Amino acid sequence: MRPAPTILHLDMDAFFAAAEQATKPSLRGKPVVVGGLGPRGVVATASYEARRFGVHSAMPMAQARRLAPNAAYLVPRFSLYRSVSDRVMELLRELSPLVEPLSLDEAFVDLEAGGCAFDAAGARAAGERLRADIRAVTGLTGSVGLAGSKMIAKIASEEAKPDGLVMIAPGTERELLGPKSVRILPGVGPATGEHLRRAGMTTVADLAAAGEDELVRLLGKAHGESLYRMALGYDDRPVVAERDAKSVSVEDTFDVDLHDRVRVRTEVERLAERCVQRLRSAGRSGRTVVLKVRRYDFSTLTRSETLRGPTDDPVVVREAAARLLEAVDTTGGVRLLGVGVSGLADYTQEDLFAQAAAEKAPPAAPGPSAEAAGGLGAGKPGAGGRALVVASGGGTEAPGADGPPVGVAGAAGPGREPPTGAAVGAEGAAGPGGPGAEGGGRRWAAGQDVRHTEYGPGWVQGSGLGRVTVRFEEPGSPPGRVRTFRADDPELAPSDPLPLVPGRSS
DNA sequence: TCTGGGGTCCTTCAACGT
DNA sequence: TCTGACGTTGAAGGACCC
Repeated sequence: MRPAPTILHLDMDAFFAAAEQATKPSLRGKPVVVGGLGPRGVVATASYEARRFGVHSAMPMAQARRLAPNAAYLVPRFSLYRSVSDRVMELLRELSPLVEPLSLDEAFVDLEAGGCAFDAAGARAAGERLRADIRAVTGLTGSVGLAGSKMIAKIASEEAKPDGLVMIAPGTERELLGPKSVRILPGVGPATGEHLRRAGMTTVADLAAAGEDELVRLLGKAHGESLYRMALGYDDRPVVAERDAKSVSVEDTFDVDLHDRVRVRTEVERLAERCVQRLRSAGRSGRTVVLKVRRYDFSTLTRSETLRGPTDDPVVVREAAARLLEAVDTTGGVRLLGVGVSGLADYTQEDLFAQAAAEKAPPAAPGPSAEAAGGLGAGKPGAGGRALVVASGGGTEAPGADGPPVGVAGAAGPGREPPTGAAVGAEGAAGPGGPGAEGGGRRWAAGQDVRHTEYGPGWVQGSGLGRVTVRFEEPGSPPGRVRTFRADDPELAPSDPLPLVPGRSS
């Protein structure tokens, strides 16, 4: 047993909602719900005021609105949360070089590696200092858990919420965990919880008493063994600073189910393009393309295809996704579509092919093979090969004539698309229904930052019927007043989020 | 009253190579 | 040459997490 707690877990309190309240003074002390506002949206975060009405994350928005009809409902602004998160992570790194972010609002810190946890008092002091710094720099509160392991530190920060600090002395883990529900252990969700309950185990002490063999029999080797160790309070998972992503994916849930097969296909192609954009802006490529389809009855299926080598070519990914779609029955309607790429690498197969081709062959002749220059190996067997990169399964033929690529820029070389510019305003505001497809008048999303040439900075409180209502206030100001404009008022424009604490731009 | 989006890891099964 | 054992890889699905 270690003498002093060496792991710190930080969890920001109701992070998205708190950030919204900090930037919108009129919402402080009021119920705020952040999440998808469409008919199928769910709650991402509810402020503590909203939680009192029973609203919690992952709840359908429609249900939240019934429980808390007077709450403010806002769309998430990830660029704002990311900038706040970056500041918080900086503070954590001042504590120790070993910081493991779990999400925008949560992280583990290995205090031992930072040399600031020689004893319990030192660890507590570091935790309290961190909380004060976070408040000073961001205006937000975070809760801190201190313990000898990640699992216990996380449980401690949960107990510290909101705005507190809890330290668990090493050696006392088992008595702390024993009476608690199995659901507090990481990896025990609804399904495993129910499984265990049917076997007569509801508390952590029940798991410890059952023994390792019984848990392995019930849940399988990996899960059973790890759960048994956790039940004894034993968790030696290290804090890992850098983790490479293993997959990249994008998905959209549609406001109404898609029935038209052609529409389904164009949506899959759009998702493939978006996925590749994300892949490229991360500087990665991938070898396995995955198509995800959620049907009208919420049943979900995935189909995947592994290529001969990693790619970041939109044409290759798009065509693979389209092939996978061919094998899926969509009658009855499609609720969600997703395209992902896994088996990530830092290079692409095309790079190698292009390099080899450049070394030994003159440039492609004009004419039909202009298409090849556009990206595909244009049916020349043996040439390039990246047009037909199917490694197994699928019985796929060379693309040949069926799908001339549309306006494809060469994947290799300098012509890469830059990452999409910093998103302004409310990301995610435009639903899958067709961003940019608005006919007349602009679309404004609730919560979106705007600026008026006369009244200055504000945020969209609501919109509809060709009107948009804006509240003019900013982080340091008192609650502001509301004005309504025509939705296409030329004096009103989307703007970037303002810094949370005045004078501290991030 | 329904159930987002972006991930990770594990399990099972089948195919394949040695 | 046939057969079994075994490891690896890929595909699909499920559970879980924030």
